[in-house]
Formats: sequence, structure tokens, C-alpha cells
Amino acid sequence: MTKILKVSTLSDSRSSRRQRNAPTINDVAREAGVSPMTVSRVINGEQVVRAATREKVQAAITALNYAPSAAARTLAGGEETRIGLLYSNPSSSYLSEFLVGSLDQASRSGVDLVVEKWDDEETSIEAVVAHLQRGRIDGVILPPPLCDLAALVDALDRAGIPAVAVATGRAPSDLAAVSIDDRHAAYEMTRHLIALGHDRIGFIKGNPNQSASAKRFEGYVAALTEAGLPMRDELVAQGYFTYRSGLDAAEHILALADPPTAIFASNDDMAAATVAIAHRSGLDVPGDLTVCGFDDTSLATTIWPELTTIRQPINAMARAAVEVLVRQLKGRRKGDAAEHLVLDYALIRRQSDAAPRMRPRLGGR
Amino acid sequence: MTKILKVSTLSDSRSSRRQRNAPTINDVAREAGVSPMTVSRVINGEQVVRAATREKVQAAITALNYAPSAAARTLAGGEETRIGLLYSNPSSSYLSEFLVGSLDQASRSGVDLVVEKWDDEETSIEAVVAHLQRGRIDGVILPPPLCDLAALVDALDRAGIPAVAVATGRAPSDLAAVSIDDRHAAYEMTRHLIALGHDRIGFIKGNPNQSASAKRFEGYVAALTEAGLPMRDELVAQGYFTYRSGLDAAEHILALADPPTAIFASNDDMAAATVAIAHRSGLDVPGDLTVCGFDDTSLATTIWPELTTIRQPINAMARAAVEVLVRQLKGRRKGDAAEHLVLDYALIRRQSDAAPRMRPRLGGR
DNA sequence: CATGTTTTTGATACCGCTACCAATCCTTTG
DNA sequence: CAAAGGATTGGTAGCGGTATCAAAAACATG
Repeated sequence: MTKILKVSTLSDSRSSRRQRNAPTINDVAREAGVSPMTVSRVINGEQVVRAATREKVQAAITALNYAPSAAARTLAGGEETRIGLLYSNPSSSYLSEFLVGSLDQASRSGVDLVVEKWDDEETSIEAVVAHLQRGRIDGVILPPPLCDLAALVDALDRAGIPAVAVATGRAPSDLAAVSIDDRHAAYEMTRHLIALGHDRIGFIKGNPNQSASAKRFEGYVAALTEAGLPMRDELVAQGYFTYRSGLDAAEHILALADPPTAIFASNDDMAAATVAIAHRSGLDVPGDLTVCGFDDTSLATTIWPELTTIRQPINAMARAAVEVLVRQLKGRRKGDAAEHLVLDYALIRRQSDAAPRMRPRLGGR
Repeated sequence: MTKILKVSTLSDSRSSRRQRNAPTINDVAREAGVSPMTVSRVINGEQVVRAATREKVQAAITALNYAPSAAARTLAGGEETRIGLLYSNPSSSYLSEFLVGSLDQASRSGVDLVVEKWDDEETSIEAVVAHLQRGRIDGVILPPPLCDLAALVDALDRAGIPAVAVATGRAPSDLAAVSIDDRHAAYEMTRHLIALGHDRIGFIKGNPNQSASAKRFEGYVAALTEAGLPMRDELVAQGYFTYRSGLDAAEHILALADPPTAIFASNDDMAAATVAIAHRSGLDVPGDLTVCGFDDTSLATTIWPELTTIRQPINAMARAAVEVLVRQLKGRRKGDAAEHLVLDYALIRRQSDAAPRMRPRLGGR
């Protein structure tokens, strides 16, 4: 299940083909009355070409609907960078968006992308690393949950294969990373709930094997503390990012004598499970219980009510990961610290949150 | 958002690179004491090479850990086929699996894949087709729901771009298609429910704009008829493949005076919605109500209980679509009828189905 | 064993593009 | 105004394979 994708960008007017008899760089050169070399320069946006010449060439390119051959290009160009995208049972909505983003960026950056699935139950870390080496992978992208697998990161490091961790909570300073500020996002969501009027807010933690989980919890605690609200242990349940674990956690929290008026789950799957439990318990969402999630996967808008959640810019993170890796591969000197990119998230309000119902003791307005 | 993926297969021991100074075909030739041409033949599995020679070459390849350059290969090879994968808001789980499958097959078939998203609200059909032509796309793959968009298929046809419809219910005989037998799958699922002892089986139809919907409904009716069970209109609700529509449909069916003991939804999203409504109504699934879906998307195993459903071999369908298209592009003569491939589906039993509770009038055993 | 065939292998010529360096051209300056 | 110097442009030589056809080797046959 390995594939190597040689990519080039179309929007850039660059691409390849060779089907019937597509125009080549020579055709363009002849049409424009210049040498192929000049055309090559124009295509690659080199600054040396005089404006007048560039325009002639551009015109010829347009006239012939010319698109350079990716194959010839990399062949002639020398350097051919190949990066791997190692994934292991992520949520499929995450994967598809991640794939589309990284594919596109790989295209623009002119590198090959090898998409590889790793079944952590069947293959040892050594085997995967060896496989990558055999495949001549220059660097790898590690989307969650792999980005937090220290053993893998170490093995990669030992093998001398640079990596970029995506969406990890704690990135070692020597490992490049792209992420959002999980802590702050959770902090903001919690503040949002507090602003809505909630003062008993439940929290479902994420899988402890992913470092982002702790960050999200930290954000929740921080907001509570800042607002002077007590942080009650009984309102916090351990989850594992799966729907199943969310079911258990929500059940536990809602079975409390004095249940919270809002539950903030560490991801959408668990939030969806919370909604299911609420419904099963006869609670209206958001009328009786506000539920919000994290990630903004497609599940968030699939269920009803649609989830208020934190949107992670998955596509952008994927592109950024490719860029960072390529940059590291090309330029990086031994001494340089690894790049840590932090992208913006967004709090998306949908239909699963509302102000809490008035407490009985408070009476009407 | 366009990308062109030049692909080659690694597992095949073919690939490309050029990073530091990877071995070339010439290195292998020297090592094996033969000409580069012979090495090329071995790599491509041509039969003419004598066994002894082939072994020498294989040994050299292994010794040098040689992997051919995809770039050089297509460049030299002449023909460079490029196929497009046009998608429009499919479920993301469907997309990711489809992507992985088609990417891999494109790799093996040695063709470039251009993944293109079409936002049907922003771009006209003419514009998309023109864009594909400008991108020199030789043929396109149309996963659902695009495969049923007659206007698009026509426009493509007029533009002379071959297409393959994936998972469509009614494929025009002149359009290549890859699908499963939706009718028979639904028939089998319905029979399964009947065998379990259900005799009042509800059905939620899919979006009428997708031809597979009708096929699934046909299968349901056929199984009922065959078993001599009456087909009751009130047990059938119209849905649109969305979770929301499933909510409404399920609500409608379960509000009946004499509700069914099982509901067969035309896809997993609507089945999940049905489970949600059942739970909200205090019904146990599968104790009080059996629910089953269709597609086996990730949602089927996300929710609880996990859904009994029909598994569509999405990955295999994607690969098949690429193969069919490539075959059509390479070999097809004008007269030949388009290929219609029908792949196997599978009925996956999980936890959402069970025999109906005994009817009160029947008493205990 | 010479000769005709069929197989297998090799030599040559590019595929379309870019690296590298030489050739022009246009300025700038003494 | 000529020489010097920088800015542009062009020529040449591959990158790593494969198509094509010729050469060599192996097998058949009389």
C-alpha cells in the first residue's frame, strides 16, 4: 500500500502530460522567437528575464496552452525530494482533509508524496522506519496520533529522517511541529461557556497518550480559575477520543446528583456521544444541556443539533507541515532549532450551546 | 485546488528519487554485467529475458537497492496519461478511502491523478469541463453524487472526455461504470431481517437524485414480495441521505400506531439518525428496534450500537475505476461498449440487529 | 557442421527540461 | 567614445529511462 506521488501544480500553469502531442518548451520558444532556455526561465519566474521578453513568452504559452512536463522537469532538475505521510487509523474525515491539503502543497512545493498507512499492530517501529529508508523517504509527516509516539519519533531521529509533528501538544524542541494552541482554544471555549452563564461545566478528557489532551484540559482549568469558579473533580471524566469512551464519560457525569449544565468534550466524537446520552436521558440539547466539542470534524455537522466546537484548520496544517518539512530538508543547518508553527483555530458556534435554564431558586426575571 | 500527481509504485520495486546520488539503471547494469536496456526489461517484467540473466539483474538491483526514477520513466516512455478525480462534498470518510484507493491504483497504472474539488454552487458545469480541458485531463472519475448528474456526464461527453461513474444505480450503456449491485444488496439485507423474524420492516429511502436510491428500494420491495409479506406504504419514508433527513424519516415511522420492529435505512447516516430517534423515544436498539444501514462508512462503527450494514468496497471500487478508465483511454475502440464492472459487497453484521421481541399474543415458548 | 531461425541482448537516439557557462547586448564610466 | 562591467540570452550537455532496430547468441534443421 505504498504510493509515490510526483506532483506539480496546475494553477501555476505548470504541469505535465504528453498524451497526443502536447506543445513542448521548444514549441513555445519557436512561437515566441526566443531560446528554450529563456522560456524555462520565464516558467520558473526567474527575475533576470526582461519584461518585454517575458511578455512575449507568456503570450506564446497562452497561445499554445502550454504546460511543462513534471517528469522532464524533475529529471532535469536533479534534486528530487520525497516525503512520506505516515498515518495510522485517524478519523477518516481528518485524513481526507489532511490528504487533500498535503497533496496540494506537495504539488506546489514540487516534491513527491508517499502516503503510507501504518498498522501499529502488525508492524514494528523498526520495520516501518526500515521501510521508509528503503523507499528513500527524505522526511516524514506525522499526523496525530503518531506525532505523540515518542518511540517512533526517536527511531526516526536515530535513522536520520527528519519529521514534522502535526497537532501535537508538546513538541520536543528538536522536532519540527505544526499545531494550534490547544490550551488557548480550550480556554476560550470554556470562557465562552462561562460567558453564557454556565458555572457548572463538565469536561471529558482526551486520550492521555496524545499530548494535546493535557493542553485542552489545562485550558479548561485556566478559564475556570480565572473566572473564580471552583474546579470540581467529579465533573471531569476520562475519555479516549472515541465515541464509546464518550458514552461512558457522559453517562458518568450526567448520573451525578447535581449534574453540570454544560459539558465540554475534548473532541467531537465524544461530544456527539454526550448528545446521544443526553437524548437518551430525556435531556434537550441545548435546552437542558449545552454540549460542545473540539476539532470540527464532519461529525460535528452530521449530528443534530450541530455541534459548537473548535475548528482546527486541518487543510492548512497539512500544507504547513509539507512546507516546514521541505524547508527543513532543503535549507536546515545542523544548529538551527526546529520550526514550530502555530496556526489559528476558530470557535465555531452552532446549535448545541445556549445559556443554562434559570435555576429554580432564582425564580423568573 | 488542483494537483497533479505523478505516481509510481514502490512495492513493485519501482519508484524514483534522486536525492544524494541514488543508483541509476546504469549502475545496476554495470554491477550485473549487462546493458541498461536489459535491466530495463527486467524491471518491466518483459518475458524475453533469459531466467539466468534476470536473476543476475535482480541480484544487482537488490544489492544496490535500486529503484527506477518515475520521472525518467514517463519522460522516456512517451505516453503520459492524466486522469481527473472530480468530487463534490461526498462524505469525508468516503472520500478518504476513495482517495487512498485511486491514488494507489493510479500509481500502479502509471498515470497521473488530478484531484479536483467541484463546488457545484460556485462553478458552472461548463466552467468545470473547460477547466479539465485546460488541464489536459484525459478522462475523469465521477464518484457519487456526481455520477448521477446527467448534465455533467453529457457535457463531458460533448467535450470528448471519457468518464467512469462510480456507484451509480443506472449507468448509461455508453458510460463506463463501477458499482455494486445495490438492488441485490438491499434485497439480501431485507431477507436477513425477514430471516431474523421481522415482518414489519420500515424503510428509509435515499435521495431521489441518486440512482442507487431507487435500486436499494427495489431490493427491499423484492425481498418483501418474495417472502409474501405485504409492502406497506406507511412504513416507507423518504430520506435524502443526510442525518437530518434520517431524523425526520425515523420520527415519522416510529410515530406510527403500529411501528415496525426493524428499520432499514438506505445509508449509514440515516441509520445513525434512526438510532438516535429510537434512543430518544426510549427504545433499545436492537432490543426494541433493529436498525440497519448501508455503505459501512466509519460512522457505522463510530456510534453505539455499531451498525449492521452493507459494506461497499470503496477502496476496490476506486482502484477499479482507475483501471477501467485507463483501459478505456488506452485501448478502447469507438465501437466497443463501455465497461460496467460490478464488485462484491458484503453484509456486515454488527450489534444493531436482533430478532424481534415476541409479540404479546404469542406468549412464551 | 553449415545455414536458417528464433531468442536474447546491446547500441543509439531521443523524451522535455534545466544546469552551466559562453555569447550578446546594454549601460556606465574614464 | 572606447573599454569595462553587468544584465540578458543562447548553446551544449546531460538527467535516467525506453523505443527501435541491429547484433549476437542459442537453437533448429538438412
